[in-house]
Amino acid sequence: MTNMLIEQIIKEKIAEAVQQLYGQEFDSQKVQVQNTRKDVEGDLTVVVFPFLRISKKSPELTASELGQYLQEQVEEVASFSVVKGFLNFTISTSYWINQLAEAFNDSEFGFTKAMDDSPLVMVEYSSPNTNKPLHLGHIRNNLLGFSLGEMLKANGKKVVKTNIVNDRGIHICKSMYAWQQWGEGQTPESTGIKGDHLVGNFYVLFDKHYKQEIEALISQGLSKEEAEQKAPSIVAARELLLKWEAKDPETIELWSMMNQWVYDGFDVTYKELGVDFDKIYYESETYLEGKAEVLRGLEEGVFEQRDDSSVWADLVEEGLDQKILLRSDGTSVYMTQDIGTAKLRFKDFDIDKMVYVVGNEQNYHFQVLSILLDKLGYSWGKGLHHFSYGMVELPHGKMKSREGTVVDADDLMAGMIDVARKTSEELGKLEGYSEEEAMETYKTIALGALKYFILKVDPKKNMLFNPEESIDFNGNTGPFIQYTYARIRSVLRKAADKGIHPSISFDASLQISEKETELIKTISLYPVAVAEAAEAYSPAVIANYVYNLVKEYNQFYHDHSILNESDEQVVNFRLVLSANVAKIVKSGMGLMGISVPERM
RNA sequence: GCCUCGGUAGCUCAGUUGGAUAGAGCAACGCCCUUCUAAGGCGAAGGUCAUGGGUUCGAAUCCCGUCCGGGGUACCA
Repeated sequence: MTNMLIEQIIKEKIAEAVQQLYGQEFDSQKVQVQNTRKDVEGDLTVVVFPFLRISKKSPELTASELGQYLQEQVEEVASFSVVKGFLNFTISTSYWINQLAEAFNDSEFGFTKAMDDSPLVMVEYSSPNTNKPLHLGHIRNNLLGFSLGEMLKANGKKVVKTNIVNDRGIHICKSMYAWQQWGEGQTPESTGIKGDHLVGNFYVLFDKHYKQEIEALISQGLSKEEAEQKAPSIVAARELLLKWEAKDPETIELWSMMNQWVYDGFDVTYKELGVDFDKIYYESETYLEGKAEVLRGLEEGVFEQRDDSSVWADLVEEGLDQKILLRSDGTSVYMTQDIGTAKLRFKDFDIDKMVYVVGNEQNYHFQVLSILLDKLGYSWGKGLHHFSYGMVELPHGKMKSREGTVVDADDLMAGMIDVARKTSEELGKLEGYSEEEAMETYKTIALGALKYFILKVDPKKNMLFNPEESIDFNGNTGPFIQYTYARIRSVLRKAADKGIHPSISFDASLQISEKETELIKTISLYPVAVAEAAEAYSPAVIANYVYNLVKEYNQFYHDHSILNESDEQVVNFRLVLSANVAKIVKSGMGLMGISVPERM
């Protein structure tokens, strides 16, 4: 990550120098420019090894000849040094000061605005089942999806955030059956239990009975497989699914009622998490479209039917296996509805790119989906993008709902807020705030800690979450970053009280410290980070960038006083520098869906 | 079995297209609040980058083998 402007100048001038000095063409884009190591003097470093073949001179001599040329030709180059064959350039202070002024004057610094003809990206994320509440795995999904949307917008894309709710299928039938059998008419109102949790309870209850039935059947001499198929509960749930697909009014009514409980619960969780959607699809509304597509494929000979009347796709030619698309009883599977959903989406929107934020356990599914849609004749089938992210693991392995090791989303957030409140009260930070204002701040900090903890990790990698240890508020954490923001805001308020408002009222010849230069360099890299993050589909790029910026700012803050400085130009420069850091922190955290507090 | 992803400090994670002496945080140890918020700053300590080969001026990074771990390969989603 290097500053593009000056990097580009250096690349071109180095290529020119090679041409001038050694008489050979060199592609300027292949010139390697990197940030100079912290312990070496300079800002940008050119690697000269690739030129040795051309110069036929030692690395040291080649470097100093090239350095000499640039110092003479490039105004921004103040000086250069050669260390072990690396050519280090020091860029003039005035260049950096001008960079700061530019960043300061741009309220949308680092962002590209979307135009009417900008490409439209649809981002699918969240995609819950309606048989149980959201858990930690969903949290990672939701945070990544939301953040991806924000990052794409920041890079000039039009974004439609979407959600596919898996509201039908055998899973919800299990909860429905359990409620019918053992529910005794319970509702969220009658029990005071959040709707999604209540339905989840019945799903667990189903599983308990199901397991008991299986054991009973096995003890009667049935094989495990037979028992799993013949247990009365699962038979009943399957019947419910058939009745549902046959639109049996009583079944539909029960289904609607229980799903509504779940939606009401999800809404609360989504709101707390701060995520939202522009368009929600329901599997119950798309699976028929999928079924129709599969049957069309069958007619056209793309798919085949077996003797038991189940429908399959043969993907052996693609190096894959057989894939079921319709069960022998005619009901549809996950894949069936995903085909229908994709088709409807491309009908509803003028999509340039479709992105699915779904865990890496489904890599195979999306590989197949893409091929199937292509086989069905959709030109966009091959272009679907699966944003595949890693699992959240607990110290003892994967989360398993049936083993009670699931970290519930609502509980987790509530717990974090509690920790934030206790910490804040201990430190006595929010004196003078009303209870309401304080609560807002606790939430900001708690959610900041949780979101940053998850988003700072490379999405592609599995990550570990230990529920025994609460998430830290010190070090490389969300609250550390928020704290820096709050400190800057505090300084800016104090400045305003004195009637000082940051403005570019210092000139480029101002003498500034190394740390200050360092900070401006980092500031000027924000647009690069924003672009890289979107390209890599990785909020972690933003997280790392912001953390680094804030760490540098804290060092500056520790070593330099701002308002107590006597030279007005210096006061102003430092205020501008600080305000800029605050602006970027707010913006960068915003890309991760994290808000920042005025005080903490 | 086959496919696929991963293995960096005690722990959690960074490490850009191959570049200089592999970096942070946590934990543990020392220091710094009469001065803009100490949820902060500074110092010291901590490494056979799983392992064996290869490619080259140069490898945590690229290639091959081995070991270990995750995920997938369902008429689950």
